[in-house]
Amino acid sequence: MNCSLPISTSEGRFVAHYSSQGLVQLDFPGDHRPAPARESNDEIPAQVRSWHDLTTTSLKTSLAGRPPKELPPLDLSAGTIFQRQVWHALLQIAAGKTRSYADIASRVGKPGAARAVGGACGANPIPVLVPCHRVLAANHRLGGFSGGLDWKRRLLALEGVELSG
DNA sequence: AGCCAGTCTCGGA
DNA sequence: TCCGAGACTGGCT
Repeated sequence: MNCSLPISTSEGRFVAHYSSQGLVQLDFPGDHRPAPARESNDEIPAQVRSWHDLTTTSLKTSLAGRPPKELPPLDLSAGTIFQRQVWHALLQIAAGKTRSYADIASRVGKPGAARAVGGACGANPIPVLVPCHRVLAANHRLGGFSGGLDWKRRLLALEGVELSG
């Protein structure tokens, strides 16, 4: 089962993808990634619609710089064990706070694997809700961002994070 | 085997 | 104090 539904926000139109397990992927506006073939559009399962409500609310709340109160179930089964550990660790970062890649690495029990954490962040299918943008390099520099550094800056600004001091 | 969204160290402004 | 190059890192494809 595969459903893709749009979300219009102040930052543009995101696209959410769902499996039978929950939210699988969230696309940035302008990103036309390989959208999974969608089901017959006129028949969206009630469960997916309720998930989508949560996703929409969470996304808009996040974009307003506030912590979402309830996330939809996330289907992270596509990732490796390590990646899922990293993503879970990202979810623990409070809004408006930041961690370094090394912090996350030790949080998942692998200090020194900072570089691998970067890789896992890049593979994160659900940006914004899984706050990969809150991870900075050790010297509080920006580091990278697969969705574009511009997005990372903007997302951090929305949360009131000050960069490099 | 080769890629990185990192981090540390050291040398030169 | 502030970069830039180089060496080393760990997990992914």
